[in-house]
Formats: sequence, C-alpha cells, structure tokens
Amino acid sequence: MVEKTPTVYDVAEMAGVSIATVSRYFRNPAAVRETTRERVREVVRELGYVPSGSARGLAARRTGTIGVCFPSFDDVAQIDARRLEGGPPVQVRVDADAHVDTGSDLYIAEVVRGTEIEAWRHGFAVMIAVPRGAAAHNVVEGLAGRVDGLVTLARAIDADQLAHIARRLPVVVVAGPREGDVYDHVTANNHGGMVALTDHLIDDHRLTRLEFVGGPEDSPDAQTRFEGFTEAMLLAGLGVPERPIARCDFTRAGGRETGRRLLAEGLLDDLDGLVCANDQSALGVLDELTAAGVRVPQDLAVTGFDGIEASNVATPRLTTVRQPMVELGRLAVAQVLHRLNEPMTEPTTRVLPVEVLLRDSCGPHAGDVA
Amino acid sequence: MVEKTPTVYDVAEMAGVSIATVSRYFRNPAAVRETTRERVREVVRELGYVPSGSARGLAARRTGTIGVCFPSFDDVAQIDARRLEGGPPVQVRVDADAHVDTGSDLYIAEVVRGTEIEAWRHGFAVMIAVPRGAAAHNVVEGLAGRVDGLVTLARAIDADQLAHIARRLPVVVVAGPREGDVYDHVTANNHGGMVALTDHLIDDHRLTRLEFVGGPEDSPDAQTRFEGFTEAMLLAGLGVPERPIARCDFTRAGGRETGRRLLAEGLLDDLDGLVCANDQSALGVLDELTAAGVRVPQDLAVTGFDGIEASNVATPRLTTVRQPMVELGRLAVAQVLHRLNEPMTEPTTRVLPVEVLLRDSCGPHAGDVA
DNA sequence: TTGTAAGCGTTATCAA
DNA sequence: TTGATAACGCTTACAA
Repeated sequence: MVEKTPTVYDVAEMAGVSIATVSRYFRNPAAVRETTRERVREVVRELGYVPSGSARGLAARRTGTIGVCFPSFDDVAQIDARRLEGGPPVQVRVDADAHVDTGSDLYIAEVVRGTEIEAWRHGFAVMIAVPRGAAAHNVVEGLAGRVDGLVTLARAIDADQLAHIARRLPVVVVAGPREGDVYDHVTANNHGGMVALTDHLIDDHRLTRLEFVGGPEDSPDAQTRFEGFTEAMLLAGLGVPERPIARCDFTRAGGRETGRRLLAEGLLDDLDGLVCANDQSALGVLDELTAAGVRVPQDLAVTGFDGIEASNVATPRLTTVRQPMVELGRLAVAQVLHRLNEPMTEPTTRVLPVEVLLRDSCGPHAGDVA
Repeated sequence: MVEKTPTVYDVAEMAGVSIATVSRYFRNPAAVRETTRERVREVVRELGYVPSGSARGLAARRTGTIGVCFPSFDDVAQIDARRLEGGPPVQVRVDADAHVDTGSDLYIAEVVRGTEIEAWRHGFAVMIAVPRGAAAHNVVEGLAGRVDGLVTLARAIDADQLAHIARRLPVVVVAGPREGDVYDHVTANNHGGMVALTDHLIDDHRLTRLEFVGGPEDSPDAQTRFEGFTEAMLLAGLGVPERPIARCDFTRAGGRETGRRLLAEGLLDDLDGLVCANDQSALGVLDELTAAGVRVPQDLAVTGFDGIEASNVATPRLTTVRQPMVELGRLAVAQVLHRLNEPMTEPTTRVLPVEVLLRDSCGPHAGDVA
C-alpha cells in the first residue's frame, strides 16, 4: 500500500475510455471490444488497479459474501495473555504424558470448510467471526452488515440479536433444533445415530449396564444424543438413567478429567459401557482408562460421536457415529443462497444422515452389520 | 430479508435527528446525548436497522477485515460430484479397516484459527478464500478488493497476482521462504526442528540408516525439512540420501500408499528409521507398517512433523516436531496490522520456535532431554 | 460497443 | 451536542 490507490476513473482516463467500460471489463468482458479490453487490461496491470469491494457492494447492493458465525471454546483471557514469540528456536522435550493443549474444535473446522467449499462453488466468499468477549454484539453486527446471508452454529448468537439481523438477511442455523424460531435449520441425525449405536451395544454386544457421558448443558446436540441413548435403553427394557453420569465440555481434556473422576469414585465398577456425547471426550476418557489399566473394550466399552480423524487413530479405534460435518456446512450455505432467491417460503429443517462406525472400542464384531 | 432495507436516512427521520447523529450513535456513542441516544436506539430496534458494511467501507476507506488465503488440497471435481443429501437417515457399518477419507488439513485449520483470534483481538473480521479451479484469479481479486490486508499461505496465490495486489495492501506470507519477494514472512523453524529431531535419532537412539519421506515437490516447508535432515546426517558423518526415498502429498492416505510401496519394494529391510515430512503421512506409513507386522519402534523408528492431535493419539505415539500453528496465524495478522500503520519499513521474516516432542515411535527415551 | 449520469449508504469535515 | 454536505468508487439503466 505504497502508492495512491487508483480508481475506475484513473483507469478510464488512462485507457481513454469511460468508467462504465472499465466496469464492464471486469463484470462482463464479453461486452467489451477485444482491442478495448486489451487497452484496459494493460492499464489495470500498469496501475495495479484492484476494484473496491466496498464500492462494488454498495452499488450492486450485494456483497458476494456469506457470513459464518461460530461459538468459541477458547478462553479469551488466556489467549490475550499468551505471548506470540520468545523462547529458544528449538526446544527438545520428552513428551511422556499424552498431554493435551489444543482447544481446536475439529467439528467446527470441518463445518467451516464445508461452508467455504459451497460458497466457492457459487462464487461467494466466506467471512468468519466469533462473537466472544465484551464486543460480541458488535462482531455480529459488523458481520451482518457485510454479508448477503448468514450461517450460524447453534449458541453462537443470542436470540434477540439473531432475530434482529434475520430481518435483514437470510439466516441458517447449523446443529441447533428449531426452538420456536423461523430460521432454516440444518442438522445431523443425532437422535437416530445415537439410538442405532446404543441398540448395537445392547443387541449385538449384550451390554446392559450403560451410562452416558454428557456434553455442555446448553448444547442441543448433546441433549439430543442423550435422548437417543435413553430412548434406546427404554425400548430395550433397561434401566434409564435420569441424567448423564457426568458432563464434560466436549474437549479431550474435559474427557480425561471426567475419566479420572469416574475412576476415583468407583462409578465404573458395575458398568458395561460408557457412551460419550462426542469423540473428543471419549478419547479423553479412554486416555484415563488405559492409564488406569482398565481394558477397553474387554472391561468396559467406550463410544464416541462425530467421527473425527483422531477417533480412527486411537487404540482401540473408537466406535462412533460419523456426522457429515462438511456437508452440514455446505448445505447451510446452499440453503442461504436458496433463500436469497426465494425469501418468502416456509422455514425448512434438513436432517442429514449419519453413519454408525463399528470399530474396536465396543468389542469384537460378530460379523458385518447392515 | 423480507422488508425494505432501512438506511441511516430512515432511522434519522424517524428519530428526528440528522444522519450524522445516527452515524455517531454507532461509531462514537459517547458523543451523543443520552436522551438522543435512547431515541436512536429505539428506532434502530424498531426498524431492524443494520449499518451497511459496504457503505461504511467505502466512506471510511477501510473495511475492517483481513483476508486469509490458503491452498486447497481437495479434489474440486470430486467435491462437485458429491451429492449433498440422500441415503438412509442412519447407516450402520463395520469400519474394519482404518480407512481415511478426510481431506481436512489440520495444519491449515489451526493457522486460520490463529488469524481469527488475532483479528478479533483488534476488532477485525476475517474473510477466507481458496483460489481453486478456473476462477482462482477472480477469487483472489475479489478478496483483495474487500480487505485491508492479506495473509496467504505459501503456494496459494501465484507470484504475478500476488505482486499485483501487494501494491494495494499489505501482504504477509505464512510458511513460505522469502524468494526474492518483498513481503513479510512468518514461518516456523522447520530447519532447526528437523536437525534437532534427526540428531536425537542419531545420537540418542544410535540409528544410522535413516531415510526421509518427503512432501509435495513444491512445498517449501517439505523442502526445508529435508535439508535439515540431510544436514544432520552429514554432520554426523552418515550417508546422505540425495533425495527422499519417497514423496507423498502430506495426507494420511498418501502416507499409506507410500508405506505399501516401501514395503512391497523391500526398501525398509536395511533401515533403522523413517523420517517423514509431516504427521499425516507418518501416520499413514504407520498404518501400513503395523498392518504388515513391522514393529515400531523396535524394527523401525518413524517420526512426523507438525504436532497435530492425531499424532498424540496414535499407537505408538508419534515422535514429532510441534509447529506453533495458531501462533503462525496470529503473528501473520499482527504483522499485517503493523504494516498497515508502518507501510514503509523493510520486509521482515519472523521464524517461530518449534518443539521436538519425543514420544514412543522413535524408541524408549534414555532419560529426560534438555 | 460505448458513454452519461444517477444513485448506492455511509463517514467525516466544518460550521453552528 | 448536532446538522449540512461533500466525498467515497463503483454498478446500471438509458441513450447514443
């Protein structure tokens, strides 16, 4: 950003054409004579001209970008404190314990990736924003003002503000159940997946004493999965726990903490299996069980939910339910785009299929299923 | 987007103030009398007013957003083909083989996460775009026109175009070496990390017959790591391979393919260890070695690079070099913001420290190191 | 195929 | 503390 920023006027003048022609050169090159086009191209190169997205958006009344909002699980204060540099260029250390420090949410990363892919397919860009901290409202408002439509994960934006911006642009909620709202929803079949998984444990492995490790209290996904679990237990005539035997925050560190607690309190002694609300927490539980000498699946079955890559690398490989995370993101964007054209149709709810992946952490498979 | 979009004019009229006051209400509320503020607030709520980011950006000559560009490793054609819906709501299947289908690049996800965090800290939004397919140029141009500065991963944007847009806004390149360019660079200490890791294999484990599994030909990171490896070998007086024993594309699937090939061709028979250019490929190699009955680390040591979570879940746990991925993203944004204020200073190169994590895949540790 | 000109919805300067 | 008003850089009829 060294030189004065050139505008259409500069290009037009230098190329000896009108600004309309310069605009056409970018928007609809075919409508410009070959020789003219060449002249404009030359000037654009020479001047280093880049069209202003703001001016474009203002004039055309569309930004060509989709907003994506998701909740943050990182500790803001901690982020603030962590310094960016310093220390020796290379540090060597024995990483004896499988410590965990990544707060990265693979699930969100995949959904975001899906939104980017679908947006790209339609020539849209993606703008991401995380409403955390005191300025959360401003973050969302800024985002809303800069995009043509918004995809938001459940719990990222408070209901009032969401209602406010939904008056101005299409909003699609990912992974949240409809709660009396009027937005389009895209979600995975959490309920069905968990029922099928629990059925498998009960029917094929003959496990009867099962408990559920829950997620955050306010996670609709975690809640739905718990309901799927209890429904399957109920239908099998088994005792149904009123609540999860424990809750954790969907992170692996949280899972380990939970694992330690359950072990310490002897809560696993009469158990056949632990059904966890997501993969990360299941992996954490697994860490602790293994460390404590509990054999999985022989002594205790453990299952996850999501189908992140780590679940497929763990020992034992984790039986889980794969959510189509990329597809969730893609479909959400597709729906935003659809509603941009068809504003007045009824709000929709799309439920994407899931896949129960039977691997090693629930016991040996009698044979192929389904 | 049902109602007519209200503007400052509508708000101003309805609140009985000028548009300037409405603008102030948003930009600098303290400069508006409390009672006036209340009146505007009321109207904004009532009208469902959301300020236009485009108009804002145009008038203020800054967008308040940072662009982030990264290369795509997904197969575009495949993306296009994959359908979004259909199939049974739940499918149950025995996932006997540790198949791999996720093309997600954890490294990129973490870097992007870092950019978002740092941008957020400064009140900026992040716009992401992937220049893939035929319209790659347009994607980048669109991005460049809509942001105040740009962070790009190496290889995402072609040199000509990068030079073009760098005339208009600050550009910071992540994970690419300076190649005669004038951009700011942020990178991890690939070289030092690999030297330290290789030294460890040689000095502490007494391994002498080592080979390197490379990454994509055009990856500067992969190249730098290979050089670190050969340098360490050379200094130890060991035979230095001219080139990697194999190359793969940084994916786990690619690693498995490589593993199979090496096994089939008997290339591992006289080897002590395999140093891989990244974690994903190391995990893939590990998959195949384990399947073939090769014991790691007893028969053969295997190491990775990156420090993604899966490397810490694998059996054996993968010895690797952890890159500060989030910090790379954060620092890149910080640098863009810095240059926005200080346009005329010399281009900088920041090299972030790495951490060699000694785990199980290189053999038992004699004791604590460093 | 090209040009003219009227917006698009803000911010910012200056004056009141 | 508030108001007029001139940019800001483009798109898009409409006319030529």
